[in-house]
This record gives sequence, C-alpha cells and structure tokens, in this order.
Amino acid sequence: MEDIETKSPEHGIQPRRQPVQARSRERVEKILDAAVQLLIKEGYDAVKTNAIARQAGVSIGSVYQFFPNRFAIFNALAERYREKIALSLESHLSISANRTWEVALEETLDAMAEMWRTDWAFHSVWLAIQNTAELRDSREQYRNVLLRETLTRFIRTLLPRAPDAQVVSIGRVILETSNLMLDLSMRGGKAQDVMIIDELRFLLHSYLSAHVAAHVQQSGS
Amino acid sequence: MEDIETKSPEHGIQPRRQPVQARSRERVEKILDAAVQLLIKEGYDAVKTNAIARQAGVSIGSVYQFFPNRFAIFNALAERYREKIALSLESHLSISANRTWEVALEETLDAMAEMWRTDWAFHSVWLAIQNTAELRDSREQYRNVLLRETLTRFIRTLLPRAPDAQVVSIGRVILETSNLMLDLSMRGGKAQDVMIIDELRFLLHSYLSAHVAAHVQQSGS
Amino acid sequence: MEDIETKSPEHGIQPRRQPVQARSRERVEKILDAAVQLLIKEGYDAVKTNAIARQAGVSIGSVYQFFPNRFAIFNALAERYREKIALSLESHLSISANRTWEVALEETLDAMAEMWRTDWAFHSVWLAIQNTAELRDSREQYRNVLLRETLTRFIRTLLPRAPDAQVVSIGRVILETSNLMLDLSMRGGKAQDVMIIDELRFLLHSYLSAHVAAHVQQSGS
Amino acid sequence: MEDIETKSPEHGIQPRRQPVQARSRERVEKILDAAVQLLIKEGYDAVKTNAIARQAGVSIGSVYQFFPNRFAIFNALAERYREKIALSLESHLSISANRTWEVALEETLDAMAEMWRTDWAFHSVWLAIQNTAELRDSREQYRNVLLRETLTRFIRTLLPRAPDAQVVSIGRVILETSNLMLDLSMRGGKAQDVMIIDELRFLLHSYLSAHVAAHVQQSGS
DNA sequence: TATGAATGAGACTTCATTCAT
DNA sequence: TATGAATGAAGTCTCATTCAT
Repeated sequence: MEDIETKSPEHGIQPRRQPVQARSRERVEKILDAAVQLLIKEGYDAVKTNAIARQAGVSIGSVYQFFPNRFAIFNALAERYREKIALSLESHLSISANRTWEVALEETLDAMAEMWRTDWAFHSVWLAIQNTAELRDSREQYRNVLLRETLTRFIRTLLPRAPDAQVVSIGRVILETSNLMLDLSMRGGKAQDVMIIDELRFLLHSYLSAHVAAHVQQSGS
Repeated sequence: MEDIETKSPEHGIQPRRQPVQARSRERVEKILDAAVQLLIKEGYDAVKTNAIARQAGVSIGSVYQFFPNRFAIFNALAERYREKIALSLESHLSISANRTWEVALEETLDAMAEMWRTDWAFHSVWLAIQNTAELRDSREQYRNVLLRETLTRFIRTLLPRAPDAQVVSIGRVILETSNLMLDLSMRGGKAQDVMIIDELRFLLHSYLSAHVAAHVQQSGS
Repeated sequence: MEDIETKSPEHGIQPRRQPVQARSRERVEKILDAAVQLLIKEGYDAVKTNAIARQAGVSIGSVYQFFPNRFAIFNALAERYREKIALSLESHLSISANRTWEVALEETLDAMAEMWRTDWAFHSVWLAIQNTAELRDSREQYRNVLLRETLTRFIRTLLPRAPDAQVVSIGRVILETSNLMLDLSMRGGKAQDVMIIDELRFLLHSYLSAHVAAHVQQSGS
Repeated sequence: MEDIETKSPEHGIQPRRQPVQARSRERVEKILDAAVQLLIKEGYDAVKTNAIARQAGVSIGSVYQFFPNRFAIFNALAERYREKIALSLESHLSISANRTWEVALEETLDAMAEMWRTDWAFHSVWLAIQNTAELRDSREQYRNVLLRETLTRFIRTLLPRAPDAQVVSIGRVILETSNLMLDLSMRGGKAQDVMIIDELRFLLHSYLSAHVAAHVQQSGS
C-alpha cells in the first residue's frame, strides 16, 4: 500500500541515451522545450508524447529514442531546474565571518523567490513535477541530496551540538516549508503573494532563532 | 493558464443529486466506502469508476446516478473528512481565560496528529485528493473556509491590531505548513515521523510567539 | 530458449467473459465471423483487433470486452473447429464386431478430408492457428486431449499388449501425419490433392498393418 | 486467396547483391551469425533488424545493403542449411547393387536425426523458418527441388513402373512426414523423442514396403 | 560504401461515460 | 430508477526501413 503510485513505468525514468552529437543535443532540447511550451499553453494533461513530438517538429520515434516514456521527459525537465536551484542554494547559504546566518537565509529566500516569480516556465514545470506520481521517488531523492549536501551543513553551523537526526529534521522542515510556500506564493494576487513570502521569511527566521536560542541555553547549562 | 488543470470535468464535481431516500443514501455510502477500500488496497490508479461499482456491489449506472464523474467521488470523499477536521479545529482552537493560545495550539496539533496517525483510510484519501489536479479548486475553497471561519479568529485574538491581510497570511501559513508536515510525517520511519511532528510544534510555536512579540512591541511603541 | 515464443500475451488467451445473454453471444459470433472473413479475404496479418471490430460492425471496446487480446480471438476460432473435429473423430474411429479398424480408419480419413476440402474458412483458420506462436501451448494441449481420449483407445484395440508409451507414440504419429497431410492436400492442384489424401490413406494403413502384424507375431511367439 | 500470406515483402526476399569482395562476404556472415545467435539466445521475436546489426557489430545500414528486408535474412539462413541437407540426402539416399533401399533409408534417417539432434542452431533456424509466413513460397520451392532432384530418383528405383505423379506424391509424403517428425522429436523428453524417431523409421519402412509389394503384384499380373 | 539518427504508420489496449432495456 | 453492455476517443510505444552525411 504505502502510497499512491501505480503503473510503474516499465523502463524507469532515466533517459535512454545521452545525446552526444551537437545535433542530438539540440534535438533533445527541442523536445524538452516543446514539453514546456505545451505545459504552459495547454496544461498538464496536454503533455502527451505525440503532442510533444508534433510541437517539437520531431517524429515520435525520435522522442522515444531519447526518452523511454512520458515520465522520463518530465524528469529531464526537473533536472534542468534542480541543478539551477542546487547551485543557487549552495552559493547563498554559506556562512562566514562577515556573513551571519540571518543574512544568508535572507539572501537565499530572495534568490528563490526571484526564480519562482520571474520564470513562469519554471513554475509550471515545478508544479507539474509535483503532480506526477511517477516522479515521487525521483523527487524525494533530489530533496535528500539537497538536504544532505547543503542544508544540514548550514544548520550544523548554527547548532553545533544538536544530534544528527534533529539537524536533518530541521533541514527537512525548512526545505519543505520553503518549497510549499514558494508554490503558494504564485496562486493568489500580487499583493498577497508578496505577503506570503514575507511570512515565509518571518517563519524561518523565528524558527531558526528559537532553535539557536534553545541550543545555546541547553548547551550552556 | 494559471495552473495545470486540464479536462475540466464537464459537469463539475458536485454530486448530481442529494440522496433523499434511505436506500439511496445507503447506496452512496457503499460507493464511497468502496472507493476508499480500493484506494487503500490497490492504490490510486486502481480507483476506476467501474472498479468502484463492482466493489460496491452496485451498477456503474448507479454510480453515475449520484456522481457526474470520477472526481465528484473523490470530492465527496474529501467532504467526509473535511467536516471532521473542521469540527476538531473549531473545538480545539478556542482561547479563553484559562486557556492560553499555547495550550490551544498544542492540543490542536495533538488532535490532528492523532487523526493522521490512526486513520489510515483518512490518510490515503487525503493524499489522493492532494494528487488529483481536478480537485484543486475544491481544495482551495475548503481551505479558504477553514481560514476564514476558524484560523483567522484564533490569530486575531493573538494579534488584535494586525491588519486583516496579515492575519489571513499568517493563517494560511499555519494551515498549509501543518497540512504539509502532517503528510510528511507519514512517509519516513516511526522515529523520524515523531520528530517531524515535534518540529512542526516548535515551528508554529516560535512563529506565533515571534509575531506576538513583534505585535506587542509595535503596538506598545 | 526451448522455443520461439515471445511476447507472452499479458492476459492469457482465454476469453474474458462468457457471453450469457443471447445478444452477447450473437456479438461474439459476429466478432469471430469477422475475424474469419478477414483471414480469408486479406490474410493473416490483416487480422488486427481494430480491423475485426470494424468488419464486425462492433466497437473495439466490445471486442476487448470478450477477448483480452488478438490471440484469444484466434484461440476461440480454434475451439470452434476443434470441437467439430473431436466429435467427428469420436464417432468415426470406433471399432466393433462388424466394423474392422480398416473401415474405421478409412471412414475417419474420408470425414476429415471432407472437412478440409469443403470448408474453406476452416482451412484458413487452421493454418492461421498453426502459424501463431502464441497458441502453441493451446495447440499442444488440444492434441494431447485428442490423443488421450480418442486415438490411444483406437490403437489399444489393435495392439492390446503394446506398452503404453508406444501406443501414445503411434497415436501421435497418426495425429500429426494426418494433420500435416490434410493441410498439404490443400496446396497443390485438385488432382494432386486427391492423390495426397490417397497416399495418406495408404501410409496409415500400411503403418498400422505392420504394427498389427508385428504385434501378433511378437505376442504369439 | 490460396494462403495466409500478407505484406508481401516489397523487394522480395533475395539478397540485394552478392558480396564479391572478401570483406563483404565476411560482413554477410557476421550478420547471419548474429541472427542465429539472437534466435537461439533470445527467441524468434528478438530477431529484429536493429538487434541483428548491433549483435553483428555492423550498422543497420549495412544490413540493408545486403538484404532488402528482414525476411531475406531468414531466407539466407535457410539456404545455409538447405544446402547441407541436400548434400546429405544426395549421398545417403543412393541405391546400388550392395545397398538395398532399406539400408539407404535407414542411413538417411540416421543422418537426419543426427543433424536435428546435434545442431541446436540448425533446429532453431528451421523452426523459425517454418514460422515465417513470408517464407512459405521459398520453402515450398526448396522442397520441390529436393523432391525432383533426389527423392523421386530414389522412389523411381523402387517402383520402376509407377506413374510419375504417384512417384512425386510418395516423395512428398516421405519428405513432409520426415520433416514433421524430426521437428516433433525435439519437443518431448529424451525418451519420447527417440521413440518418435523409431516410429518414423517404422512408418516409412512399412509405407515403402507396402508400395513395393503392391507394385510388384500389380506389375507382375 | 558505411553509418545510425530519424522516421511514422499503426498496433494494442484502457476506461470514463452513455443509453437502450 | 437500476442495469451493465457498449462505446470510441485517445494514449503509449515499437520497429522496419530510409537517407543525409
């Protein structure tokens, strides 16, 4: 039982073949772009393999040359953006002598909000991925990577003596909450959306402050 | 554009007619129960209209007598639980002379965690609804009701002089965050799940505390 | 390895649902007739599910209501004729006081030749079944039934003291040889075809005679 | 009508061009070997043109350089073995002063059984060819050649005064029966398989003996 | 001549929904 | 009102063959 998943894609969601030649890479790009176009213009359910091929001006056979199924395309789309996010996080979330965690957090959230707000394609893709049951594992895995490689390091700096498990939980909370609220911030009107982001800032700030305070107190005693 | 929705259910997702006779009401219950059974036993994608009818021991025609389409069934399922939640919130989230907001919040979260943890059917249905794009509007609408009728009242008590819009935003944050993390708390192992709930408590508590503090300070000055 | 089979039909080749109502039975007949028509008029590879549905004036959905896949249709076609053959064999292959085995054999072969010669549809279907790898098991099973239930009894009468295994082998030889040569007898011109049947008669007669002679001699000694 | 064939290969099934250069001949061999490998290791349906090319370490384009289509490859495979069989028949089926027809027949059958039993590749190919509707004509033609060039000569020696047509029919019976039962002898268990071959021997021997006897009697009168 | 990426017709199958009985 | 057989649009994916490089 455990979850909702079904029709396990028979071939997994990994690309079938990495395009090596320039022309192939171009082709793959065309396919992915077409998928995004469709997603934006016609919605999630319009993103069918044949439609993608048509939109990309490519034969359906070509699509299947690179992707074993629909979901692999979504996944590739996801990767496109995941990298962007990971890099952004990596660069903004660092703490140093003349950079407090408050500043780091603030800047990170600004960067994220920027991505969410300015790149409509990104936002569409993101929601679609969220909505695709077949990508759940892939999603989960990605988050775990982000968690392990970036977030825990950040939190560990703030709470040097906290148990590992707690650091992970806190990271998870921050990650999921941010993701959720960034999505949320795209649904209401302009004014409300800005507010949501403000609240997110406030939320994370108070949450971490409280943890830091508790940590100091507990350690000091 | 706005979102991912597609195939907007031609007939909406409201029941076709309220079953008035006892026998009809029974029938509807059987259908909904069948849907839940399938959801639990065989997963989201096994919940097909014909399968529901079979499982319910009812003809497919009868199903369409009461529900205009698949999604209306999911929606009815949602309603079943929404009511339960609304009542629980209503009763726990009240503040009085001998009941601080901290206690109210604590108890509310306990009650929610209890529901999520003990009622597996509830959890399955909840996830399914989350996963059904066609129910997005319905979902949104429900949350707005909860927000308006229960949460804002609670927050207003804490922050008597905050602008309305902010009260709504805060309510929204609490609502979504709780929902998210309760879901999240069903995915990992037992130990991790408890931790997530603890973090949720801590998160909301620090968030509200900070708001209260800021409010007092700002108002007092 | 072992054989040639592949793409194991995911649902087996048994009918999905036995048509109970008269109208359904009619429908199934229409589908099977359509398949035969196509087979005769356009050849084996033209017998696609959609083509059958079209030819039968029935929706493709109806076809899949009764048959899980292409091969189940072929199989149903096979059953149609298998019964006919089994009955014919049963009735002609009996030996009694005033009916020698030679007469029984002669009449059986006449009956078979008649079927092969007069029913062109039968012949087409028979060849098609022979050509369908997915039906190999079904074919084999059917032959074993014929063998066990009819042929061995016949041979046992002729060779009362032969070991079981040999009786089976002889039966098999007769079965397969007859089948083969009946098919063969449809390929050349009219004159040659009659001759082939004559040779089949002669072949089986001398084969069995020799076995009988050897048996008597061996037992008598 | 006549048969089941469909999609008549647009280009026939003859090789596109005879490889003259050594390198080309090598290439063709590699392709054919690859086809056999696939047939044996993965079964009939795995023998797809691209798979063959891959297995042969040759581009798909090269395959089409030599063979106009899939079936031409199977046909070439058939030729490989047909030659072998023809030679074997030719050498074993000769009658001379100190070599009765009984001995010749016996030895021929032994040789054939040996081929079928020891060369698994041969057996696979043989079955595949049997299963490929598109090769029916080619198959038929080959058999006619065998019949005309080898078998009728053998039978003519036994039945000097039989009409031509009958000699052909008898030859045909022997050819087809042998082929069938050799195939049959690869399907059951070891013990049963040997028995089938024994029965084949007995069958052909009694068949020909009876013909010889009838011939002598008829001619002598 | 060799290559192999690209093509695309078309096969099979599902399942939400309708409607005659 | 209940039934459930019938519908058919639509989707995914394969693989023999071509053809530009």
